[in-house]
Amino acid sequence: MVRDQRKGEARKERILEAALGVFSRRGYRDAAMDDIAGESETSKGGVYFHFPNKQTIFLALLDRMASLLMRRAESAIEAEPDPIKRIDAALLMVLRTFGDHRSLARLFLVEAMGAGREFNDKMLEIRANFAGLITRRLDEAVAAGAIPPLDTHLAGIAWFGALNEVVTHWVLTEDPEPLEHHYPALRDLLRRSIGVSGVLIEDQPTDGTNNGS
Amino acid sequence: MVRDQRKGEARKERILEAALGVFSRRGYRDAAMDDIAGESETSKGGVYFHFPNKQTIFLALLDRMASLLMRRAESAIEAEPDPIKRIDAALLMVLRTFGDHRSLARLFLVEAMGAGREFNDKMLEIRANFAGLITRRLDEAVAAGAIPPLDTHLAGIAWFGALNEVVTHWVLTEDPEPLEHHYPALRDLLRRSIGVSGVLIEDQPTDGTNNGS
DNA sequence: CAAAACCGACTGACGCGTCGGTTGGTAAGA
DNA sequence: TCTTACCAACCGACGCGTCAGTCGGTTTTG
Repeated sequence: MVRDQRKGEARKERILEAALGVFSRRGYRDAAMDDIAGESETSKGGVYFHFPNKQTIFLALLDRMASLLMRRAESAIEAEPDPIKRIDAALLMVLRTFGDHRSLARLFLVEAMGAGREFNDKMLEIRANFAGLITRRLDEAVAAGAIPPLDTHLAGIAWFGALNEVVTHWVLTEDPEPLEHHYPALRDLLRRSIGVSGVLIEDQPTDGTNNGS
Repeated sequence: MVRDQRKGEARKERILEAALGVFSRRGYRDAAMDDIAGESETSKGGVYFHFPNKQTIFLALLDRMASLLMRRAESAIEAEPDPIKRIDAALLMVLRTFGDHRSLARLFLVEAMGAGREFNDKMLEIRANFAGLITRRLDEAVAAGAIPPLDTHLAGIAWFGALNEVVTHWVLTEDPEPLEHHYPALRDLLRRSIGVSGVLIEDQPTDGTNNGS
């Protein structure tokens, strides 16, 4: 019983993993169900036993990835008390997550666009969630008096776009340079955009060690 | 003779216009050559007389749109002497151009992504061009001492992304609010991000009114 | 053994690109 | 002037490959 669930779930999981690979390699349209079946070491029938259609698989992947990212970002945020550092931490977290999962990033940022009208709603929802996450933190920072008031809604969208583009750029080139390397410059740029004075040198205490310099 | 050329070109033009409409409405993959033929009031054969295949039509549209945008932005830039205002002018120009051509924007920002691996090179080139345009102006401003030094390359990418996202957001919603309305907030955000002190109150001369604040 | 899970050959729809044929116009011959 | 030859531009039915999704049959499991 539990065993059954387990096995069923494991197979379903294999299919999802295979689908992630195929989708991010071939793109949504060019990914054939036969490819997914082959890569997950099942069969077309097996895939269709677990999922009603191709679209559902893609949507499931999007959902899962979005919530993974959101969760990670949120937990990075909660670990920091200072509103500005919270934002920095979330930024770094996202860069790291994408940096470790190029195919995930590709699926999410490249293939999901233009995959078809049917996905626009979901994409819109995901974008809204992320932009909203940023907007909320900015509002928080404004409320705390850490930054001057501004159009946080637009800023959320613009920030999301900026981050998006940096990652996309990294995905579309065979750029061997790790994504994380862009963190300091991007952080500074974003900080300035909301009126954080200068680059704030006072954040050594984060780790116990007393670094020089 | 000349007449013939004219007619041939006119037809080709009709096909391109129709293709723009169909692609932006249906997306690249779902756009059928029959649709384009129908909408341009020709026939499939007629279309294939002027273009070797579907891909070429799409690429031609992308190219044309990219150079239109670039030209407009550049000319807006040349009309302004001050390096900061140049950037503002280009931003406004781009917002206006997209604002007047939703389907163009859709084609450019939504459908062109994920249209297929074959288009990645072209998209990368276009992105690089735009980001490069921004980077160049930023370098200019840095050289002129109008802003402090910064990673202009990353800034170019991030700015492009921010702009991109704001427009995309506008494209994907049935948001009736004109795109141009976002100009002031976006301008201020971008200005601050590169360390332009405050919001620079000294540009009222544009319109006679003396804003309060 | 019954049900759940799985298999893979098959079907049906769809759309790109092709190709034989048509047309409207121009120019060469008579 | 009329007729014949020619040609670029145009037409649209169809060939053909490609998949998403189906279904009857088989294996696994409890």
